[in-house]
Amino acid sequence: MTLDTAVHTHPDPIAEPRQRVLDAAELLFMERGYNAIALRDIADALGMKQASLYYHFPQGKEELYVAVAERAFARHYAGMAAALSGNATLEVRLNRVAAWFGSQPRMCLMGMVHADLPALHPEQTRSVTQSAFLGLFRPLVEAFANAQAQGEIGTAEPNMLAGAFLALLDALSIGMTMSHTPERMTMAAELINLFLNGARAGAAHTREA
Amino acid sequence: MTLDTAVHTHPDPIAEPRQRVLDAAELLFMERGYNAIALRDIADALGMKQASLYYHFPQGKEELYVAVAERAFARHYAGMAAALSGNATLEVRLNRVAAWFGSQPRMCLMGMVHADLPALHPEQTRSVTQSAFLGLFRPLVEAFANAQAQGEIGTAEPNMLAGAFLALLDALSIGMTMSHTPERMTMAAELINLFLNGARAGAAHTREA
DNA sequence: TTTTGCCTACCGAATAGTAGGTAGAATATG
DNA sequence: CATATTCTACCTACTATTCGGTAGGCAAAA
Repeated sequence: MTLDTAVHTHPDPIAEPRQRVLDAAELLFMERGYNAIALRDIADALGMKQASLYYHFPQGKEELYVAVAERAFARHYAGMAAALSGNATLEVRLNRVAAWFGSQPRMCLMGMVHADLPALHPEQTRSVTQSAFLGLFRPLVEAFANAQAQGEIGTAEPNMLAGAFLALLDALSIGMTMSHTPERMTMAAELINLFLNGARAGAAHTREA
Repeated sequence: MTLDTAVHTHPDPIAEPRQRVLDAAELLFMERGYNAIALRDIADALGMKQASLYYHFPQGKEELYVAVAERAFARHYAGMAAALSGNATLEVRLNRVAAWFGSQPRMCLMGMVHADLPALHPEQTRSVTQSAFLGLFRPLVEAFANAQAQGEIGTAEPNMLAGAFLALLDALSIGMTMSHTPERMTMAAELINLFLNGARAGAAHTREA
């Protein structure tokens, strides 16, 4: 049962080593942040020497980090588009987004923006910020704007809705690592329920506007 | 109008130097994270030499960071209690919490938990985590539990509500540094409105549960 | 005369980054 | 087919810098 039914563009049986480096670097960078990870940590995780990383990323640590971030956001660009597409209700599509996030390496977007991006050179900061905007923020903004146009949600600023939702996804990721009691998608569904219906939903005296 | 109505514990006309060190360290640590700040940066901000910091904090960087975090959370313990006290509606009290946060040095709780705490020794991690729990998390949990008991909000898990609200405060803080368009308290009020009433509030087809 | 609050001067470890070598696979050449 | 060459993907060994941390001195205040 040969599994080389793949296309002629070689499916990388050994996986392109550059991607292997990116994989290891992504795990570490996203887990502890840019400043907490030494190139040696990444090299160790790969079973190679720190200097060898400069073969794949001659510009060094910052280039590697930017490549990691940009690849991750490119993945999210596709994953978010898939999750948010279709005719399903916004609630269903937001749950798909949460599921997509759960399938990806943990990323703390707030921490990244707050601590990692300022450590890069300004142009790299702008580049990564732009990729994050395209991959994560804008898809949500457009989904919310569409949901508003179809009367599915109220008239709140879509940018704010997207930022709030991404913050809740961060909280979900952190909450899962700290208190490991609840199932992840259960927690996600409750957060999305909170996001859509608010904390007042089901309150005794309904002060609904 | 002398404002030294303060207690007999001297109001520190020159400010105890230890507090000055903590002030400078807090600004830097909270702005860029534990790993991004060198003791030299803090010393420079104070106009002193790096080695001199060891006079005030003989155990070094980690002790300084823990002292900074614990003092900040102690302040929040008082500030949150004040903001959440009284008979006002939950909405008013949550807005007071947001105002209180705005009056304090910017802190990215998500980034702190995600990147800074794991860099400390386990016991220090536990100690700071406990202070954060007492100063930020528990007051919110209790406020939400009370609001539930009085039928002001629905029956969602108070822990989740507190985590979600703290995440939204983080998002507010980060959103203000990135897009400086809106007024802070305006933004805060809209986020709290979202938190309480949900994105569906005011939607055309009300699918309220 | 002791304490406070800083200083200078140093140390070892770790860091990002550089220079140059090399085994083996792939590719071109006779 | 055999041989020469290039390319890939690392390696060892090194440098300069920065880091957290230590030791001891010193001036002014208490």
